[in-house]
Formats: sequence, structure tokens, C-alpha cells
Amino acid sequence: MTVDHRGTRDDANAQVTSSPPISELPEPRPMRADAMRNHEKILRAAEEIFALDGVMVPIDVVAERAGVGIGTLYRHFPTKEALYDEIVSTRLRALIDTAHACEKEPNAAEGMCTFLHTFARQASEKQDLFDALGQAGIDIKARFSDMLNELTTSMDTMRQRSVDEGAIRDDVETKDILNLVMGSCHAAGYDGKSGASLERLVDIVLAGIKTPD
Amino acid sequence: MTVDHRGTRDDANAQVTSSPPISELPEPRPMRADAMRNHEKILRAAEEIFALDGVMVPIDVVAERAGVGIGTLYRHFPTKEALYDEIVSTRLRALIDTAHACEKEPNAAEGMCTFLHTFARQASEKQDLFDALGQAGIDIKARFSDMLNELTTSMDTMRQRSVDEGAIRDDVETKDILNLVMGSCHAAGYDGKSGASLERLVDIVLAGIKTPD
DNA sequence: CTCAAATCGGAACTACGGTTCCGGATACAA
DNA sequence: TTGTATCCGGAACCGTAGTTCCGATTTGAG
Repeated sequence: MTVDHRGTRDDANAQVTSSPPISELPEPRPMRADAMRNHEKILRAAEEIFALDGVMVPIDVVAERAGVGIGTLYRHFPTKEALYDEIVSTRLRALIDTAHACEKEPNAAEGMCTFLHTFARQASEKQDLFDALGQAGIDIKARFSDMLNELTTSMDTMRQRSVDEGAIRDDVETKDILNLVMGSCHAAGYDGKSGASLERLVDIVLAGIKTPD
Repeated sequence: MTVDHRGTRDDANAQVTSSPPISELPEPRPMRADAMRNHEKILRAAEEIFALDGVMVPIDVVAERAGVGIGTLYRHFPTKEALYDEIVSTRLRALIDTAHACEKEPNAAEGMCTFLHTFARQASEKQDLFDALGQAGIDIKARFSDMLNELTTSMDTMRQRSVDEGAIRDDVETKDILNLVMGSCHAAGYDGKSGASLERLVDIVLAGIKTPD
């Protein structure tokens, strides 16, 4: 916790050696071929492992899976969290895009339905996403607060429009819906076969929030 | 993980010194007054702290709160998990009793409703209970598997009877309901004020599982 | 009051996960 | 081919949390 997260490492700066105020772009050199290859390998390994085991996996497991040493991993990502950020924010971004797409659906309630199903599937397939969204406490959420805001804002648009349509009740908050769906993911997750049952659970939530009678 | 959990300590055995087969109760001596007092203090402190902060609190925090040293704590409970067990199983027991009581309700669906509300309130007030029920993975659940079984069995009776009454849909599993309600607790928990909103969330779940139309 | 048994307290040990450091290997420009 | 800037690997280091150990203290029977 409370990590600095700034250039203690040679990330991609430290170019200018003398004459400070020259504002030319000093072409930071492309990165060696093997380094680039390793960067990719690490990213891919992290993606798989985080998806399967969540945030809690020891960092060296990722390194091993990628087939590189720990030192190498840390050369490319200054912190475990930095690596984690990379993966999760990509996934969050995709989710946000989906949300924006669903917003455009003429029938708001239908858009919401579509989105929640996608959301649930994503969260239950990618353990790391699930962790970021629910489990792990304040600190990890704070890290993605901007994206999280964008997501809930988008969801809230859908929700409000659905309420206006008279499709869902007006006394449910967006965050509630989100957490209810997370509950579904949790339930489905422990079964192993997260297939059909997840769909069913999300439908239950949808049934629960729709306008009575 | 994988703790022995058996008498590496002087818990309350080690009585017979010679002549093994004498089956008299060798009165293990009542425990000194101060020891008994400390035992109580530890239990009370653990109850409060676990309720507030969950399973993750360092053990020495509990000791400090109880006003005893770590050594003393370990004299009374051979393991952090042992202490944790004590607290959680008490709470689980109470929950099970409630479940059995609700089972007796003539109107099954109503009983279920009552139970779920109690359940939700308990889980959101006692962080440790919440942890044991949901969060923390396999290992911690295994520890309470017997009680958990008793609980879900009782719930399943209610559920089945409600289905027979035609009150709730027949394609929802008990565990699903449980996890949905846990989702509600999670949602309510982060607000701080877990009061009214929790009630509402549980009602949403109930609305979701009731027979359509 | 006296003393041994029981108990206390916390320093020290262990295990584990994140991070740093640096000698050795490698890529690639000249 | 050669030289060096860059990169690699993993041993070592640090902080955290659980647990053990043992000298100091306290209880309570005689």
C-alpha cells in the first residue's frame, strides 16, 4: 500500500543528458527487440493468470509463467500494481465502451439488460476485474475511480431512462444494481460451470428491479 | 493454512500422568481466576473487532484491545483461526437457530422473507460472518462446512416449501439466493449507513425470485 | 507468609510476498 | 568483429503477520 509509483525506474525517460531547455523530442530509442518481446510475454501471462486467480497471485508466478525472471518483470512494470493496472484498466475500458453502446439502444430497459449480462459475464470470467469491482477494499477502487465513475455514470443514464420508461422501479440506486449483479457472479463463480446459471441469476436481479405489477 | 489445530498447547488435557487405563475424571483443575478473566476479555475484544474489521485484522490488534499480551492470547487460543472459529461458529449457530424457527412459519414464503432479512442484517453487521459466508475462499468455508450445510439445508426446506406454495420460482437454487443476498450486504456495507437500503435490496432479491405474474 | 504451579508479556523467530541490486548476457551500431 | 548501452535473472533485502519461547509475575494452597 501507499506506493510511490513514479519513475524510480528507467521506464522511458532519462533522455536529455545536458542542455536542459532544448524542447526537441530527443527520440528515446525504440527499445530493444528482446525487451519488447518480453514485455508482451509478461502482459499476456499476467492477463491469463490474473483472469484465473485474481489480484492475489504472487508476482513471481506471473514472471514464471511468462518465462522471465522477476527482475525483468520489474524492469517493465515498476510495481505489481502497475502491471495490474494495465490489465484491469484495459478490461474496464472495454466494459465502458459496451456501456456506452448499450446506452444508445432505443429501448432503455433492453439496453440495460444487455449490458448487465455482458457485465456479469466479464466479471465472472476475469477474476481480476471481479476483484477490482467488488472484493478488494477502498484502495484498489480508488485507483480506478475515474473509470469507475464513467461506468456508473453511463449505467445511471440507462437506469434513469428505464425508470422514465416505467420499466424499472425508481428506488434502486445504480450501485445497488451493480452489487447485486456482483453477487450473482460470486454465486456462479464457485460452481465452476459459470455458464447458464449466471444468466439465470442476472435475470433474477432484472426481475427484482423491474416495476412491480 | 493447513494448521494442525490439535493440542500443541495445554488447552485442557494432559491430566493423567501415570496409570493410563483408569477411567476416572481426573478433575483438570478449575483454571486460575485471572486466566478466566483474560479468556473472557479476549473473547469480547475479538467479537467486537472481528465484527468491525473482519477476518483480516492482525491478531495483535485483538490482544491489544483485550489488554493482554500476544503470548496470553495464544495461551488461550492455539491459533488465530481457533479464535476466529469460536466467534464465527457462535454467530452461525444463532443464524441456524433463526432458520429453524423460520422453517416453522405456516406461510413458507413469509418465513423465507423473515429469515433472509435477518440473515442480511447479521451478515452486514458482523464483518467476520460476512467473510466466512462469502469473501474468503475455499479453506475458510471448509472449516464451517457442517454448519453451513445445516444452514443451507434449512433454507432449502423453506425454499422448496415456498415453491410448492407457488410463491417463488422453481429454477433458483438455495445457494443462489444466499449469494444474491450477500451481494446486497456488500452493496449496503460500503455506504456506511447499512440501515434502510439493505432492507430494500433484500426486497429486490425477494421480488426477483418470486413466481412471475 | 511462603513457594510452586500457573500464567503473563513481549522479544524473537518463521514464512511469505513485494522490491531492489548488480554481475553477467545480449542486441545492435559502427 | 567489437564495444557498449541495454537488458536479463535471481539472490538478497525489507516489511508484515502468525507463532513460539522463556524469564518475570501472579495466584492461591498449605
